[in-house]
Amino acid sequence: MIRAELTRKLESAVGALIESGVLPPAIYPIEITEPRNAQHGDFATNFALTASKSANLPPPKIAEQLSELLKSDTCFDEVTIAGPGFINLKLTEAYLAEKCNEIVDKGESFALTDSDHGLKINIEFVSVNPNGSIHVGHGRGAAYGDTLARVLEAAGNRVSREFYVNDGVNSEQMRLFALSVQAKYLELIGKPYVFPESGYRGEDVDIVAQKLRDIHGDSKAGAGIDFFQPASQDLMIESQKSDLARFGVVFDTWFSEQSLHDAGKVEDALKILEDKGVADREPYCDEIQLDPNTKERKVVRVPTEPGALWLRSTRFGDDKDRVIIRQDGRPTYIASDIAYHKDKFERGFDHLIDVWGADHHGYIGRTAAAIEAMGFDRSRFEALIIQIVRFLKGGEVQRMQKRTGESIPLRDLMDDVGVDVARWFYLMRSHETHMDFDLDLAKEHSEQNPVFYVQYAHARICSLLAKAKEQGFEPERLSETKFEQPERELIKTICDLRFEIHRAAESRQVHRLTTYAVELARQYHDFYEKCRVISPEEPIRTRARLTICEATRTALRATFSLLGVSAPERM
RNA sequence: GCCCCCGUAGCUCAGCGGAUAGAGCAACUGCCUUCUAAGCAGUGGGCCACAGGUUCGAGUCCUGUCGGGGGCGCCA
Repeated sequence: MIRAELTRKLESAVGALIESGVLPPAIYPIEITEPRNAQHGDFATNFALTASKSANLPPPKIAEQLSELLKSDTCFDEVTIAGPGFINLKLTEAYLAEKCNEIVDKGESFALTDSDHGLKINIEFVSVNPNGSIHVGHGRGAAYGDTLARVLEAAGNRVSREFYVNDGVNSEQMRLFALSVQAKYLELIGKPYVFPESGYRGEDVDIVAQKLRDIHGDSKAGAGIDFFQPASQDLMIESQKSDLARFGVVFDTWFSEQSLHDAGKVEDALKILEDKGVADREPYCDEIQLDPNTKERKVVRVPTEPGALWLRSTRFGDDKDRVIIRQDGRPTYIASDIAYHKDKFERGFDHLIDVWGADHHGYIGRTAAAIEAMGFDRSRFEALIIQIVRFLKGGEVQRMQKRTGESIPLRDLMDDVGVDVARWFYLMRSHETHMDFDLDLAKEHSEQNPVFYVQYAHARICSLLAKAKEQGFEPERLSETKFEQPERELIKTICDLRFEIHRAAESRQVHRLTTYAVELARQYHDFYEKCRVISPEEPIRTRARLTICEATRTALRATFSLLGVSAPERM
């Protein structure tokens, strides 16, 4: 909120300089930065340096003119020129006090932006096949997608969270899973069974089979795949839903892949592609190859077996053409994906975000190509890749293989370290970097997790405000106050939340908010040590500092709710 | 071979093209008769992988090299 106001003030000052002929008319980028050294002031701008070239004036000259204008603004205590042409800005106490009051008045919503002008965004994430539990490898995408959705909402967009269920009846994986469940079920009721070759091992199959027996007794002894496939799928989806809900992730839509086939939407989409001439059954595949000598990219035509329907995605920037319908007539996953994205656009979303695991990065090109081939603007589609998390147990990398049952369920992690620690851990690092998660260390040191550091600041404030109330002190509006440095820094950081949310939303880097939260907590702890809050002999100061505490608590709560972690009042 | 990600303190990692590169953990030294010590203050620890380039200015952008991780099916 402060930064936005400062930007406006600078813009109008620059406008005035252009008006008076000091600066030639041009588009000048305005940037507000924070000096590393607090002695330089509260904020700074490098405007004189960046504008120097296009204005054809030396930076100090511009800085001088601009600072003269800014000095007339009552919100600045000091405007100084430093170094090669930075303008350092120091805010008045009254201005900071007013900002702090605003936050206490508005409550947690102070950081939110109205959604009137935002986009309607669909964000699809997790989308784990219904043949196993959500495991710790999926946790990152779940935490990331959910928090990104919250952050985008806070930044003023309308966001719909979607889980795409790969429930196609032709899915080989689902068929094998169902056969495994069937075998396990027959074993449980003491009937002869054959466990499918390379079938699914692991507790998911056991649990599902057990549940089916609990529900149906042995009445399904003679049932076939037609029963076991949908039945085990439904149970698995319910289990995924409840694990995710416990993790704080609730979807608006669970979208069934099969529903696209049933409604004929896959056929429709393919017909459109054929009509547009971007899909055909000619027996060739175009590929882009790199000439080893000239380093030039060229299209190479490779003959193929006839019969398949090809998407000519190479024309839209993909590496090679892709099969949509196999020789045997069965559609590939690309077919339903095309229909699915078309359906999302037709549901009225301005922007589509797909959150995918790193193993899917190769699909960005073909999906974007397919979307463009369908006639949609590819810039409205965005695939975000979450890098791999490696889990270490006893110093060894844990494999996450559903079929062998080697994976660690997310619910086990929640049992071991709790939802707050788990979510925080996933969210504290950029989604595009690799992470190693040592499970032994996480259990041992879970009380040293940064999330506790931040939550502790919140609990401290709650306790302090309660104690003050007992003694008859409540926060009230700040008026003329002399701030000490820790108070100043704290208020500025609180006011930064709105800005941080927008930056996180625009860059999709939601981990910035965990960094922000740690910084806010650090400053509160610093303030707590240096500025005694409750002192009965100084009632005015006591109330003022309580107001700062209240504003801090507000900012912490707002941040916690974006990250999906709890705000404990006691620790 | 091609594609994606990473390389910053002993470890795990933050770091918006700006001023003296940070945090947590680990190590060491202090601080509870006053608001929660899950805290605070301090010490040690860095050729920001390397080499070029762009820029008034590069840990940050571009190119290349080296090293690490992952991915490249008419599987989903």
